[in-house]
Amino acid sequence: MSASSDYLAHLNPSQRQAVEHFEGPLLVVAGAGSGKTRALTYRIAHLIRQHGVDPENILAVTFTNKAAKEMKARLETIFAQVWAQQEFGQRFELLGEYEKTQLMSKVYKKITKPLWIGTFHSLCSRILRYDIDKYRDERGRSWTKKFSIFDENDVQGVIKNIITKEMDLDEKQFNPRTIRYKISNAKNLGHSPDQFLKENPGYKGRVMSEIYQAYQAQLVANNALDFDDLILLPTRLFQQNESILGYWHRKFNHILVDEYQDTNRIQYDLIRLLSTNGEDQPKNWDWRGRSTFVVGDADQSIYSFRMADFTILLNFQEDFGDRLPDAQTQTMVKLEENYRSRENILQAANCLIENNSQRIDKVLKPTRTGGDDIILFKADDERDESRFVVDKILELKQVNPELNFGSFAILYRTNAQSRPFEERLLSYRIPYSIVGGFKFYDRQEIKDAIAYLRILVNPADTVSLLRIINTPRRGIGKSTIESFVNASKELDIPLWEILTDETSVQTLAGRASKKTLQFANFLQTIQSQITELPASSILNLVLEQSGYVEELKQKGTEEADNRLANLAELDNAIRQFEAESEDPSLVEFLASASLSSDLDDLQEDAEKVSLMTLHSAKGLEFPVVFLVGLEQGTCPHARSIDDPLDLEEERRLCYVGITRAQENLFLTHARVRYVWGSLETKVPSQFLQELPPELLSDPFTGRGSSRKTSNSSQKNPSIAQKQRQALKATKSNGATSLTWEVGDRVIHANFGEGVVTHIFGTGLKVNLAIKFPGISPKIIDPRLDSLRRP
DNA sequence: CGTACTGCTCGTGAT
DNA sequence: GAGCAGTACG
Repeated sequence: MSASSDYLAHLNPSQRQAVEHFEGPLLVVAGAGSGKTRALTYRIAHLIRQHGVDPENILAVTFTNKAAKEMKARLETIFAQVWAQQEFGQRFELLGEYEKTQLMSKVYKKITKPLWIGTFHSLCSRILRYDIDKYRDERGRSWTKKFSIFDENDVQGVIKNIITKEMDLDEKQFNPRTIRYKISNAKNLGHSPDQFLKENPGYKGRVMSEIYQAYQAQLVANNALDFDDLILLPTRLFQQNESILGYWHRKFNHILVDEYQDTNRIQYDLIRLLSTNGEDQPKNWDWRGRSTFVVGDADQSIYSFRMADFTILLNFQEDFGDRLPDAQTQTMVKLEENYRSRENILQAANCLIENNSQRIDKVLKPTRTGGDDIILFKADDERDESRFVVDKILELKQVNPELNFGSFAILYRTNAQSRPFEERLLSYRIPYSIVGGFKFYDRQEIKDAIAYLRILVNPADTVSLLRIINTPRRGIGKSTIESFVNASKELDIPLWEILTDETSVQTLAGRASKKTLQFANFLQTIQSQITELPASSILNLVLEQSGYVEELKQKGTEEADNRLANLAELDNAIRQFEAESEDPSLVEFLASASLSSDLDDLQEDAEKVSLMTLHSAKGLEFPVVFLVGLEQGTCPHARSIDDPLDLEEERRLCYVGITRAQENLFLTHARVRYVWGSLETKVPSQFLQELPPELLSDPFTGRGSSRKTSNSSQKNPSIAQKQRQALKATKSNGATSLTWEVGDRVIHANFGEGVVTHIFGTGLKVNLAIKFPGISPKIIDPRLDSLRRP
């Protein structure tokens, strides 16, 4: 039996179709828990084994670094097994230690190392390390390969500085946070400052586009990029340089994108350019030996705040596909069988998501029947809620020996909700790990150390230089720094060039000039060694010679000891990076540090209770899930409650939470909760009323607990009830008796006049994709949204 | 020049 | 509750 038919045997027919697809485009609509990661991994293995594709010609985009790491690990397992059979005629486990090591290093060298697997951000930063110097922005400016990646804090700082210092604007009228958000959105749509001005006319728009302009100038001056640029620049570069695009297009014959529903415009443009070589006419596309394979689920689209746009997924058939109806298409596969959750959990999930109007009709089909009731717990307050959850964890673990602490996840809408759970877990001495919130790389001492490293690699990085110029204190004070900064602005050269010029320093600094020159000298000395010494040695040189460690040691406080421990942790991280990475340079370490998230080192086998937001939980699964804080204003979040489309995204978020559970699901809400220090009375989440009451039971009586809520909601009908009423109304006025056709003109109460571009489903269950002028296409259920003919 | 204190504002999600 | 700007004081 060949090993390849062996792995194909583990797939259902749809998964198999996805895995065996070779050339051309394919959309895989993959519901939660339908085995899409398996399909993606096996597809890569199949391309290499069956079609002889060279791993270096495969590009796979994952949503997190963790997913990338896991996919690589799975591929290594597959190939280790296959080659063990081929070369030794045995299962891998039965080989001797030496053979195992030899084989694994061969698998790494031949398979996972040459593969390009990672997030959009990490893959793009890799492309930029090759080609960024060939890029020119709209004003002809350029970057070097040593560019820094500014994190959100750096960016906020720069923008705030521009608003308050450079442009002397009122911070209240021009909120740095809001403007940062608008600039990010503009970049994700591919808009330059000039285009931004066109989109935002009037006084405010003009000022904001000036801020955007100034911000770009700062990035260029610092030889730095923000997160959005990491994707925007390669896309622009490909648009402006045919031969560079040609190179990457020819390199990446097979492109795979996971979580396609959460891609945004620029990411789509990038994938399209790489797939089509910038050729607009589908008839000119040459798919021989090439494929573009995307996997996603519109019902799990939860990143619209990052400009993700799931209509990109809905449009795949139009953009790349054969545009045939579902039954005949060769360019779409649906994975609807769910292998993760018990039947009743799936029923609840299906029932909830049906309340959304913007979706492709898709029902998760259970493969695992039965299961315990879903428990709905009404807590008095957040402390009562945390007590219930933690008690339940202990109880379940005791009753069921198969469960360990790692089997449990507590999921919430916002990071701020974690505290009561942390406190209680701590007091019960239960191990837990918390994802999100305050990251390792956000700590002050880590950011200081990173700033030192960044200035060594990229001397133009003035933001980093300013961070550490007087940290630890070395007598270079505010006014001295100010005169340096003014001079560098005046001459339009990086601050670093002033500091390394003895005459300039002596002229500008007076008393502090000796200290300044010492500082500049010490950095220059280390800088001359960065190509010779390993990154970890550079870090240690910097920490010792800057006096940073010395200062902390002298303080001797508990806090200082903590910081020293964190710096030791950073040293570990660098050493580990050196051991694992194919390019262990300092530049690469800095890039990986910028792009890391703490989800990346969440281990499933760590026997720790997981705490995280619903966003972070995407793609994960747990035997037991607690979905907490299900109250109006918390989940759905207060900022989304008034906008119907935002509310649908909140519902998808809740859906993502429910579908994480394999065996048991607990839903909790509190009667009152402290919000920003004051007590607020909370109303149960409307999503609770959208779940079938017969599936929910009370943790103590075991009986349906939601009867009361659904009765009392008669006067104040839930959204579901309202929609049922709306459905009746449209039926009686005969709107659904109309049959829809592509090209029909319609009038929608909110969006105005539009044209039907697609029809999803048949019979009563029909959704329409409608293009309204000036906005992205909408998927609309004609039974729920009132549509008129013109 | 550096630090400690006060008072003010702000508050979703994250690569 | 935290982070930040402004201010008073050593």
